[in-house]
Amino acid sequence: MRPAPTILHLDMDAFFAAAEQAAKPSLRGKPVVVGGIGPRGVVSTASYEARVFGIRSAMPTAQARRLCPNAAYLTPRFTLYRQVSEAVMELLHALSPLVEPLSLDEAFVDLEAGGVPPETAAVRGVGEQLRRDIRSATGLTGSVGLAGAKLLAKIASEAAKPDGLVVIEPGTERELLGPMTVRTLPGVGPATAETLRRAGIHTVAETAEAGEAELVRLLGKAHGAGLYAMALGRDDRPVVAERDAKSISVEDTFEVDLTDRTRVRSEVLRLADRCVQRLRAAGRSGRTVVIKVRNYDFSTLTRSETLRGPTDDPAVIREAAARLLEMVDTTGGVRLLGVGVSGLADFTQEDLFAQVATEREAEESAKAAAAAAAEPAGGTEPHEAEEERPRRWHPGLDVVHEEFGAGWVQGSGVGRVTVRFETPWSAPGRVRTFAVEDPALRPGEPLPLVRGGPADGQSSEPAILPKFLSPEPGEDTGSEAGEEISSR
DNA sequence: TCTGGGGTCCTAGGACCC
DNA sequence: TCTGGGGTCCTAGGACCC
Repeated sequence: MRPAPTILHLDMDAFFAAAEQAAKPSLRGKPVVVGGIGPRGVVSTASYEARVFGIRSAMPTAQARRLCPNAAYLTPRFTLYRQVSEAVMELLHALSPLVEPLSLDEAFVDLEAGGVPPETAAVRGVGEQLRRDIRSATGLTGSVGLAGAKLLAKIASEAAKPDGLVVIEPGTERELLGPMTVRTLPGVGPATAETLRRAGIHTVAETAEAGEAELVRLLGKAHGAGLYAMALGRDDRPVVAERDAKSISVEDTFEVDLTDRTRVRSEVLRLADRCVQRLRAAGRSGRTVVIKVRNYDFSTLTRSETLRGPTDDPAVIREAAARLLEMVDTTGGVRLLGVGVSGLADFTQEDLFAQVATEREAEESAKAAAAAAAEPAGGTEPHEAEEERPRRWHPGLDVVHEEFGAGWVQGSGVGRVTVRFETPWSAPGRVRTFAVEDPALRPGEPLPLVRGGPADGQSSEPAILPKFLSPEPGEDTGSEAGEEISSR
């Protein structure tokens, strides 16, 4: 615990949903839900307008639809979120060399390491300026917490939401934490909270009173001791600049459980290839291959195999994954499959011959996998067909129309797709409906939220600007965003 | 029409080695 | 002929976080 509140925690407000509202003027001030759109999707982020209806992160999207049928339900656009995140992280790095990102929208900053004077007035000024800079660079708001420890800085930013800043003065932390529910503490999820509840422990103060020995008995050594320290407000965890990833994995939940063993096998090979792509993109190789299988009843198991040395060879990783699958009974039906690699090492140049050989194999096996995948229900398709047009016009995705310019998919179904033509810097736009195979309609790129802002770096001006930037009087703009025209 | 996807860390048992 | 005590690696599972 530092004597001055020099640890800053930044948390962007309803990040994905806010980015969508900034990108889509017609959605500002309206309930927006970003997440999985399919029958098994869950909510990633709900806008504050949607939270009024009780919609929360991690809630099944189907349940959210029941709570608020008129919200806009959008598929995530990670390309955009990454762009915005980079712009924000850049602002943080200007404050200090010690920046620890926790996710795309959250980070700790050690202001002391950045040379900010260790006084409340100074750190508050830095925090407020940061919030202004974020708004002008990205068009979005973020909340800032400042305290003498990570635990408290995070609690402070939570208290500051939305669009605020809170400083916790060192010395006041125990008084502040005491009455809070134990769920406030990091590492206390549903299971730990239940264990503590059965022991009569509900608040942070009661956790501290229980004593370290009792907590260790209930929760185990590491968890118990860690929790005891947190409950006392003792938290000396340093801010550490981004570390290398320790594992890379990909997984898919299927809209309908897979029962055909051949299909299960081909999906595992596909996932292995995707995993290798990510591994190679990161310039890493890995030694332990793991597969994950979630059954029809949600029971989940993993099987892993450690190789003699690290590899990024697609053939080796596919073979390992296929071998591991042989150990698993999938006759009841498979809901999810995953492939991951851990024991990561920085890629080392292996002998050229082996590399060329494996690259050729990878290409061949990718083709074989595509061919093997039996007529998928919105699953894999041969690469050639994939290039031409997206499999589905998911709500929220960017499109460009030859005549009408840049817009986004509002809904689709029964052979039609509805597009709203507007951009982040236009007035709310109007809606048009096309046949899904209309050749004038193409997938588009995310547009920067702020014209000429830092996130605008790589993106050029859109080739075609929307022709209709505002609704004409009496025109119907009432069609709800994200609505499916079909009868789902 | 319940329950995503990408991660991290911890625990515990068995193998293996000294 | 009643059998120790570490340390490390591997595997599997579980809790938790965003």
